[in-house]
Amino acid sequence: MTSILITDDDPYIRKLVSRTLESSGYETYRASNADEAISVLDKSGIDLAVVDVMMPGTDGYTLTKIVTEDYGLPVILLTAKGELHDKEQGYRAGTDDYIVKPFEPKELLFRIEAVLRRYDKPNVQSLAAGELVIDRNNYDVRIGTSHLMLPLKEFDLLALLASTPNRVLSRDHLIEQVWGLEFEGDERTLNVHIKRLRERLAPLTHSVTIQTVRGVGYRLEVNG
Amino acid sequence: MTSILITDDDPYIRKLVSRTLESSGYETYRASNADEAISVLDKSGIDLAVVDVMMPGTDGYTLTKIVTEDYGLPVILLTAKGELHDKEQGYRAGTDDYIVKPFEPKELLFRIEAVLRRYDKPNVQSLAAGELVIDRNNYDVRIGTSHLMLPLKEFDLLALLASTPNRVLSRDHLIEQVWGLEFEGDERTLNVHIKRLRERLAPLTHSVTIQTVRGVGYRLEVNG
DNA sequence: AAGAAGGTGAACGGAAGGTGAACAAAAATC
DNA sequence: GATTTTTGTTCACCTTCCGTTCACCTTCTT
Repeated sequence: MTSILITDDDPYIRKLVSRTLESSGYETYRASNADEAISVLDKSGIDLAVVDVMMPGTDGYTLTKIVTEDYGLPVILLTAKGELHDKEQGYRAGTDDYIVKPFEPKELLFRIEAVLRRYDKPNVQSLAAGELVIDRNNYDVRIGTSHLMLPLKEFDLLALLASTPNRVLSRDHLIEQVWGLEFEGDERTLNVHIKRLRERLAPLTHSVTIQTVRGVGYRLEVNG
Repeated sequence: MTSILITDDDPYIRKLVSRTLESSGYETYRASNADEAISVLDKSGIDLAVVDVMMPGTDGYTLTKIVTEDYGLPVILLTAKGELHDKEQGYRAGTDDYIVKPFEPKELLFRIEAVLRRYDKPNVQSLAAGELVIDRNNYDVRIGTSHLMLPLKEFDLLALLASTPNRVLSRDHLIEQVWGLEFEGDERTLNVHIKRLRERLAPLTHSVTIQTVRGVGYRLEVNG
């Protein structure tokens, strides 16, 4: 299990990043400032740190220096909107990559993956649920020997459901994870995607099905 | 044992760097100019070169080009204090990293480690993906018995895709790796190069194709 | 039986990518 | 140094496909 430390004074960002990473199979730790970050680094087996530049107290550059030099860990820096100067400073401090806010959660995932690969930390983000094998890196689903290429939303949805097989996930939770907190569209949209997923899974397997739990949400059922 | 070549006309710097590296377990060679550097490169099994920009005679950029292109080795460039122009030139010459004088010895060590790690995989001079055999040193692509001469960008792109076959690379990642961080051009440029690559690959093989993953990026698919 | 929750098929709109051609820049050739 | 050729980028237009919505249907619950 790959562990990632998120250091940002903004609790909203902490939450957002943390959720994104966890739903992709990473273990996350959070810190709101450099001191907290260091105490987490001392205790836990962190593999990579995501660090915000602007923080009260010790700033992100300084923390980056500490993380890279004293702990030998890769760092991804979060910088405010398009300040070239910041980028330079960041790199000078030994950052492995940076990402400019506001950013797509997906983008962050890619960068993390790329950096980990560079560091030779094996990072196979694949998860299995019964016959299903879901490869998050490649957006690929395998059932037995056959591959399934799914549209993005359907893939995200399936991956989410498969991350906790045989367990109900509420409609709200699913929508929030796949569409984001700000989704204001028709809630029926979820139904349609579920329906399409069922259509795709049905011909390939009968041991993995999506069950409706009325008034609550959906559950990926795996029969052994 | 990893061997590092230090090229700088300033004997003080040579000594400083050399000591730092040796005390960290590297074997070091020294050269005071480009000609010396080349003769060392020819004789010894150097793994990485640290090169100063400002040198009498052949300058650091030119030497960097020689080292990367003819010897296929990573280079870390030493530049004088904060000249942005220098950095650009350095990167354009194929540097893997640069460091601004004056620098912390630790900083240099970290960069060297990072670069060497990074070179673990791509440094395999010829890299195979299915029928494809890509020779990074000669910019040559072989498919079965036939050779392919590709324009630089197309080659870079293909080599990058082939370095992780059957794995999706995001559009951003591809652009960043092939064009560099500062690329601000039309993102559609990538499409065109992908298209041209496909046109070239199609008549030669059917077992290696470039797949589009909508909303994400591209993947070099190898069918066995 | 009625209302609520979910299922379903079709259709629309738009985003993402594909493509051909024009243009610009760089390299090679003469 | 002028030319031709190759390479890289941009643009306009086209195609495909995905995500969403909507209207209507079915199932479940009480």
